Amino acid sequence: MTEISASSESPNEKRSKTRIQRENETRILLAALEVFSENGFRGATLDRIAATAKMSKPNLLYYFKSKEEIHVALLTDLLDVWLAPLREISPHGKPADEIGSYIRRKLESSRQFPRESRLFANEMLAGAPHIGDFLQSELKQLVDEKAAIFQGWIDEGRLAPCDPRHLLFAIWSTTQHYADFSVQVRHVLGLQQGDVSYYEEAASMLETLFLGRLVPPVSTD
Amino acid sequence: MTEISASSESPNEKRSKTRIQRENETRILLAALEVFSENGFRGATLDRIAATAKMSKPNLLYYFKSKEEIHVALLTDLLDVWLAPLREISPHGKPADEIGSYIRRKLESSRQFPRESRLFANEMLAGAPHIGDFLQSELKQLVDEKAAIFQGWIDEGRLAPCDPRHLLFAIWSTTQHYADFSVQVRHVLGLQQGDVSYYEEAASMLETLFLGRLVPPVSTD
DNA sequence: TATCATTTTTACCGTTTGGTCAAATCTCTT
DNA sequence: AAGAGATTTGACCAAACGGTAAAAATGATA
Repeated sequence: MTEISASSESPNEKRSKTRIQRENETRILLAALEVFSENGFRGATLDRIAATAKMSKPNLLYYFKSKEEIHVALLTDLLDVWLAPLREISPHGKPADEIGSYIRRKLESSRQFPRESRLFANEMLAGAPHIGDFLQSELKQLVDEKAAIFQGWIDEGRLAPCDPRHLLFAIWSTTQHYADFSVQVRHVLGLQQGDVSYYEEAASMLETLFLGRLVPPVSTD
Repeated sequence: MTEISASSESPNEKRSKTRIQRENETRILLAALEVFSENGFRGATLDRIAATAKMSKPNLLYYFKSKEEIHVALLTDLLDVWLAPLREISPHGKPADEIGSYIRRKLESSRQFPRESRLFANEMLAGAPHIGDFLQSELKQLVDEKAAIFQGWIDEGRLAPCDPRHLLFAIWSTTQHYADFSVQVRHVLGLQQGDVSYYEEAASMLETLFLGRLVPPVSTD
């Protein structure tokens, strides 16, 4: 299984890209995102991607030389998007502000890029065959770094004692849920296909959960 | 796309099952769970399922007459498991107790049935083509019912004001995350392949999150 | 407008896929 | 031990799969 590393495009390793090249690569990547995010790597087919991109299969393979290369290109783009909100967490802000805005950024990311989120989720479910290295190195390193910030706050009594990394898991899961499980969310809420109005309720809920007190402080209740 | 309804088994619609029939159906379902949960419906192949079940493909198709029938059989079994913990929530307990034990049940379910959880997640990511009806009817109804209990607690001031259905989403996502994204969890925590020791930390985190106060009550901080 | 590189298409290849069929084998009952 | 029913297998099929080769069409440039 090929992992992500330095990637090179198909036509003409060096020379700068044509207008047509840029346009078509974008079209392909967009179509591939649609198909991969719904069916995963194995479940996706070049025929479907080509059809979605309104392009013949050989023509598609003129721009990307294999199914895997398209997938890798998508994941590579994705990983930056995925890390960006996390990088912004600063040790200098107030815990509630930093955590609150991180949650808002992640939730906004789910609303804006639901297919990217599902692409990532599919890769996880399949056992992360293409991005295992990324998880172990880049992501782990960044998580360790940010976890240390949280730990600092805990030591100062500004954050409840908890495992910082699991706090991040909780933020990731709750925010990504609205992209990955949007079908379920909509069905349970009785909403239509394209309706994403629940994102405001979600933001409110997550603020209450992570920053407020969900169950009132100790009482005789 | 075939939705789940009254399902009938392949050999002999009526007559009671042979020992061999029971054994082989179990083997097939177990193998199919393995394969479907990793690759989704479209990504799974009968050949892989047959190989995993150590059985020839035609033999497999003697027990289930199509790929879809196996998938439906798995999902049908799954939905009961999925609903069970939710049904147990009672209006008579204390909010913290009910929510706390629901979280523990869900987390335990993730630990015991990670593949079932991933099977469900795959179905969601694909747009729930097989269980759309279930989500809209059975699940929605049960959620509405339990949400009413939560709302009652909120009205009595025993639970922070929040949308009860989104509270359920938060519980589902955080608990299922440990099954669906276990690869990521392990990589970030630096654990080995089969290591599931993080479940205790997870339980502790989720208790703090849902029942405790994560960020200390209003302060000048 | 002639030229050359880029882009697209047509026709195809070998493999994998979901599934069928009839014959062979096994198991259980008598 | 024989017969009937249940189970298993090997040979096969059409369609879908990822991918290739070469010719045809198009675009940019001089």
